[in-house]
Amino acid sequence: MARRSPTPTAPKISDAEWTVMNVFWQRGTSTLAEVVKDLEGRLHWKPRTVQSLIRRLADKGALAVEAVGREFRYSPAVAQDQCQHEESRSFLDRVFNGRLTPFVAGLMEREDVSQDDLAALREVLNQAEKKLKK
Amino acid sequence: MARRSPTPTAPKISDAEWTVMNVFWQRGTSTLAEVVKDLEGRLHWKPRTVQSLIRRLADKGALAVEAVGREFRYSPAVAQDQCQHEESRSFLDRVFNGRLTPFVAGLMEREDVSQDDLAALREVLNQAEKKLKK
DNA sequence: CGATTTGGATTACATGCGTAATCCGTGGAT
DNA sequence: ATCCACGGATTACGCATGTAATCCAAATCG
Repeated sequence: MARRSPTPTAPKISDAEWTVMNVFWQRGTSTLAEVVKDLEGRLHWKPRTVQSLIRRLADKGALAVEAVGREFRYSPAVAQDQCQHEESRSFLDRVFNGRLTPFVAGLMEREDVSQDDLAALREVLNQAEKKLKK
Repeated sequence: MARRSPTPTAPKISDAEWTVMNVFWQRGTSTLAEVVKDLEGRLHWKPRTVQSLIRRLADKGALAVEAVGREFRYSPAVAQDQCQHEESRSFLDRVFNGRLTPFVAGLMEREDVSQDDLAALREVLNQAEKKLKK
């Protein structure tokens, strides 16, 4: 598995911030209240906590801010794919010396995979192969 | 992909600490000097830095310490597999909502995979399937 | 023997992170 | 007109992290 030419790097997102960004990537542009509502139940977080995280994300450029009347609407300013990919790379490098196969093998060994998962993964590999041959 | 019964949890290892643990998992029991030597060239770290990290790892129970004469010899006290698996789980949950397939698909899409990698992955899937059927 | 190096122990110190609380102003409820 | 809730701005605060420096004693070099 070899790296491609480096894509412009997205801001580094912390664990808690990932939780928030996931909401934005799912919902798109949202207000604080909407995000709080989306998270409540799944999470114990106080609204102030969510606000702090949103602010930090805006500060580091992961969210765009647009004032609408009195409030702000926040939108994802970085692509989920890219953030996911950067995290993936950094994770694989750190934990598996950059290698994908041992990672997948480890999971397969310790977790229960369904037939469906296996089929989906095979399909992914087939696509990769097709791309490779072109 | 479903979780198994939870394995007793290993200490949480930070990014820099992973670098050190990887050395220990590769070399086995080692002294500070040996680890420093192993890392130098690849890394800018001063010996004191390495020592700090080793100490923190010993404190959190990831390394076992044995006094040999004047010095200490440190050995990994947690299994690499288990640490890798815990990191893997936490990573997948945080970034891919727990799902393996999109992770693999994303990598395939953005990085260049070799035929060999593809073959190795297929083999992993075949093994998983075999295990599943038993 | 004196000087230098080296490792352990202790301490440092800025930054990031998780998790808010406080202060303040305004729009909405009464 | 009044009071309250809610959002933004500012501040908090302890712990983890990355990255060492200092202090001290023993081993080593000359």
